[in-house]
This record gives sequence, C-alpha cells and structure tokens, in this order.
Amino acid sequence: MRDRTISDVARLAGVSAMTVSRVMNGRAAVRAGTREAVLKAVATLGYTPNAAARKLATGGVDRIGLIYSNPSAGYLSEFLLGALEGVERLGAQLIVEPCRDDVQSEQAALKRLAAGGVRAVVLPPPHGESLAALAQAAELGMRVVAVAASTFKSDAAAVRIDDRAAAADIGRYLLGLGHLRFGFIAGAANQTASSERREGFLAEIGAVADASVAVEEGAFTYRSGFEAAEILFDREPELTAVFASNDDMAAGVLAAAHRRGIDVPGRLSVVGFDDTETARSVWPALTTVRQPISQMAAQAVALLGERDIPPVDVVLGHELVVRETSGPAPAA
Amino acid sequence: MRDRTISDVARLAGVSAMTVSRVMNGRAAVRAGTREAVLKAVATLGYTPNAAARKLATGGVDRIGLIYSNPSAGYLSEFLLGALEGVERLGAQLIVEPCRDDVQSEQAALKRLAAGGVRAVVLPPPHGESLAALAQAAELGMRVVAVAASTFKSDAAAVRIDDRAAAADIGRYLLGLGHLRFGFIAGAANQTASSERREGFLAEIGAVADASVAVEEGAFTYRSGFEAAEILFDREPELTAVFASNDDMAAGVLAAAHRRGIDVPGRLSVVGFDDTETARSVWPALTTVRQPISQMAAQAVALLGERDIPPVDVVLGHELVVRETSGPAPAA
DNA sequence: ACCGACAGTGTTAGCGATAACAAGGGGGCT
DNA sequence: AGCCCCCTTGTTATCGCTAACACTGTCGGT
Repeated sequence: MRDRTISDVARLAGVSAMTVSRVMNGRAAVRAGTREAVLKAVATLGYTPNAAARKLATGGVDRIGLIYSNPSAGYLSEFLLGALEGVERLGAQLIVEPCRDDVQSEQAALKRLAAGGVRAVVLPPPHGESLAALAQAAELGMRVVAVAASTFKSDAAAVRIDDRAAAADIGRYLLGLGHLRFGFIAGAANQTASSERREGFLAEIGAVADASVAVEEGAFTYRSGFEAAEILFDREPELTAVFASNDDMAAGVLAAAHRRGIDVPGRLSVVGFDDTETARSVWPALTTVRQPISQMAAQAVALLGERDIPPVDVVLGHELVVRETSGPAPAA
Repeated sequence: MRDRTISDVARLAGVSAMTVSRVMNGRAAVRAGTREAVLKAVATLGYTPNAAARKLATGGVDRIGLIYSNPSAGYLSEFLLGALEGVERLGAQLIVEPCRDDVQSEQAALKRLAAGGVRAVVLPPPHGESLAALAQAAELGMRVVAVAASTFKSDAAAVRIDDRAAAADIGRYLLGLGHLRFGFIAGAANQTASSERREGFLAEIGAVADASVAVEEGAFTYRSGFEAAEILFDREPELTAVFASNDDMAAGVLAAAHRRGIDVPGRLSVVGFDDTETARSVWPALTTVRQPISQMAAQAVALLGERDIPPVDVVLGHELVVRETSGPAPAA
C-alpha cells in the first residue's frame, strides 16, 4: 500500500487539498461538517502527512544538533528519547555529535555541526554552562537552548528543574524520617545543578538545630560516589542517611555500604537524584528525585523549532520517588 | 546567513542546478573541470543539500520505526546513537516507540507505528526473536531487520555478532589465566544470545579435563546477577571466576562480592558482556566483550533503507576488552 | 564526409505540502 | 433593499531537489 497524499484525502472528502491541510493543522477555521468529512477520509485512507514535504513548504528548521559527552549511563538514552520526540514533532532531523568534556573538544563538535548545516543546538549538561560553547555557538550563528543549566550566567534559553527545591524536598523527607546525621556528596563543580542541590539540601538541614551534614565532593560518577562514601563512612560513623547528587553516585554509595556490611535501608538511608535507569536497576532500588529528562529534552527541541527563541527559563516540575533505599532513622 | 540552495551554487559555478546535483551525488559523469568549479562554489557558499527536498524528490524511505522495552541501561543509548546515524545517512526519520516485553504490548507498539505511517522497523533484543512480532510486522506490511537475533528461527534479516565465539573467547582467556572453577550466569531464556553464550562458554571450558562450571539462571538485570551470585557463592565457595552473560549482571556480581568482602580481581575474576557504559562506570571497571551495538543498529537501519531487504544474516566482529575485574587465578 | 554512439550538460516537470491571495455566500447593518 | 464584511473554501505559486528526457558536441568507424 503506497502512502496516501493530501490530494487523495481531498478527493475522497470532496474538498480541496488546502482544506485538508487546514484541518490537519487546525490553525484556520473550517466548518464542522467539512472537518468531519476530512477526518473521516483521513481515517479511511490511513493518511499521514509527509514530513519532508511539509518541512519544505514551511521552510522550517532543518537539522537540530546535539552534542554530548559522557553523561551518566541512563541520562543519555532518556535525553535522546525526548529529543527525538521533539524533533519528530517538528519534522526536523536530529544530528548527534559526541565530544569530550573540555572546551576544545566542545568547540570542535560545534564546528562539525555547523559544517553539517546545523544552526540550532541543544546543549545537555555540562555543555549548557560552558560559556565558551555558548560564545562559539553564537559566533557560528547557531541558536541554542541549554538543558539543566541555570540562566544566571548567560542569556541563553534554558530548560531545567528547580534543583534547589528538589534537594530541599529530599532534606525535608529525610528529616521527616527522623534522620539527623547526614552525609552529602556533591556533584561536579562545573555544573550549577551541583551547587543548587548542595545549597537546597544544606539550607533545609541547617534549619534544624540538632542536625548536621558532612559534605564530600564528587563528580557525578559511580566511582566518585563510591570513594566519597568510603571517606564519609570512615570519618562519620554516625551517619544514618546519605544524599548523593545523582543516581550513579548513589549506586556507588550503595556498593560501598554493601562492602562494609552496612544494611540499607536498615542502618543507612541512601537517596539519589535524576531517577535514571540506574535507580531502578540497582538493588535495592534507589529512592531518588524524578527529573523529567526526556520531557526537558523535548521542550528544548521544541524551543529550537521556533523562529525566534525567547530568552526563557523554563522550569519543569520534579517529584520525589520513594523506593527501597530509604527508611526511618535507626533507633539511637 | 540564510541557507544556500542548489541554484545559488549553480549560478556561482556557472552551470545548471542539475549539474550541481550530479556532482553532489556523484552518480553521473561530470567533466573534471566542471566538477571542480562546482565543488569550489559549494565550499565558498558553505552549501548543504536540503534533506527534506531531496527526500521529497527521490521519494525515498520515509520513517523508520524502533520499538524498545527495558533494555539494560547503557544498551539503549548506544543503540539509539547508531540508529540515528543510520537514519541520518538515509535522510529518513526515526520513530521510537516504547513498549513492554510481552506479546500484547509489542503488537500494540507495532500497530501504533503502522498507524503513524511507518513501514520499516528495527527490532532490538528481545523483540527480534519474537515470532509474534515478526508475524505481526509482516501482516502490517512492514519490513523488518532484527538486531542480535539469530536467523535460525525466522527468515528475517538480522544483524548480530557471533555470541558463541565471543563467549568461547572469554573461556579461553580465563583458562589462560589459570582459572579452573567457574561460575556462569545465563541470560534471559527468551533470547538466543543467552543460549549461544552459554554454549560457547561451556564448550570451551568443557574441553579442559579438570575444569568445571556451576551455572545459574539470570535475566540480564543487575538484580538477577546479584542474586545468582549470592547463590553461586554459597554453593561453590571454590569459584575463582564468574562470567555473567551481560554487564549489568556482572555489576550485580561485583556488588555481591563486595558485600562478602571478596576481593576482585584478587580472589575472584568477573567478566561481563556487551561493553556498555555500565562496564566502564562500575568500580573496578569490568572486563567484558565489546559488542559494536551502535554499529549494529546503524547496519540494521541501513538495511531497512534498501528497497528490497535480502534475508541476510550480518555478523559483525567482537572484541575482548580486558579491564580491572579479571586477573590470574589465586594460588590454591 | 556521414553516421551512430555516447559523454556532458541543460530543460521540464513534478515530489507533497503550505502561504498568500482570490472568490463565493450568508448574515447584520443602515 | 443595498452594502459591507467576515467566514469558508478554492487557486496559484513556490519550497529545493532530482528523474527523465532533450540537446549539444566529439569521437571513431566506414
């Protein structure tokens, strides 16, 4: 069965192609009866608009670029899924360019994209906060939307969640479970999200007189979480709860706890952040904060699709996901 | 800077648009001098062909579908990356449809794709081995290429690696390190790759008189690996090496070993399979077999791009990646 | 010399959709 | 009743590219 075209539908519905187009896009007035006839014809023929033709006619955005460097395991796939969905809706094309997390590599990736005719890029973390990348993109005449980056530092459009509030939610949740001795593992220093999470968590805990937090620096990797946990366990044996700034690090904490025979969540509660695949696959499953990664990516792409990108700062909602690694503080 | 069109180039090069088209596609004869002039004009203007227009004109493949269900964390992103690359090269569009790992959900996903005008699908594991999915796709008039599925069961085109040989490689490698007491954790029963890996490994070890293998069933998840390892450790304290049929399960084995204070690789060697992100992020980093996941996906998509898909069985190469979880057998 | 063959190039006509404008038809208003 | 206007719908002209065919000239063979 060949693909049906708009004229096939028009013929069957007894209207012009233009009317069908209007019905499909819903932006102009069409009499209810006509609309129904068209929709019926569409259903009958199983018509799907040809994205290529539509894009050609509207002259919309063409290719949308995406550079990425070593994100945590689950992050990328969710991000890609969202980006793909957005791109699909736009009838555009997604071009993915790998790179490393350093300025040179970032710049090279952007140049490669530009050479490929890409003039709109979505920047997942940590690239959305690289001033160098932002500048380079501007120079190449590329429109940009950053994901999970704050707009404080630049005027680029950004899509993110309220990291500070989310971290505070976790603090509140753990306090509610009776915990008082906390460990906190910070994320990579080059990302605002790291400091936001730190501040949100510390502020929440700090408000309680007899609570305390031991802080270790991490780098958003499993390994850094593991190592930070080892240090924390040595230094502060009193800990009853650890909040790691992302799931991968939380998984590392879990491994370190296992290694020492520390029962989770009996003796220690562990909380992650992101709700990536890792959070679900690890055992016990992680309590974490759900960040709508794919939705954020889709949003970012949708913004790139607009002719002129307003310098917006889109903040999406987050959600505490309680699984198996958190429980009441052990009786002292 | 607006996009340059083929006519801009033609004008600058002093030829017709058609000639530029011929140069760009390289499939018809063009005098060397003319070609150079065109290429120079292309370079000067930074011209990139408009994929939409090209696709519209050639009427090539349109949308390529991809259904997926809960693959291991790192697998999906690599797969997507490869698929994206393939799709991009084809000038087609990738439509991703999530589903669960059961027949009904699979069928529903295929139907949704079909309704969206998709008539070519790539089936990552485990869907490539679902006879029901294959039949359904055929009924919907969709062309199919399965990835990591054997062609034994169906006549669908497939792209895979030689799982048996790869597993045998691991066996040989571990034997070479002096190991004799092995643990093997099998993958999900509904995938040929599982039995292939099992057979390859067991055959290799079985050929050595004084070697033995204890087998546990797993399901390709972190948790199943963890649980299988616990059982193995209880039942066979003599083990010096465990081969888990994928990286996620190997990570579970690592966690179980940590928990019991078993030193890896000092007292126990652990080997995974796939070389996903997990293998690199876990600590210690996993020795595993590199499976060119993204290349396989790209291949599969490329096959879908051809008018008639030959019922081929493409076998790509694999590679043993030695990292930190494997070492010589401890002195008895 | 004349012819056919063929390499190179240009011309024309869409691919499927939408933008922009034109056209028809029914009110509501004076 | 006559006019204007708006609501719906149709027409036409592209969007950027390539297939198919038409055309030009050059070459070798007879």
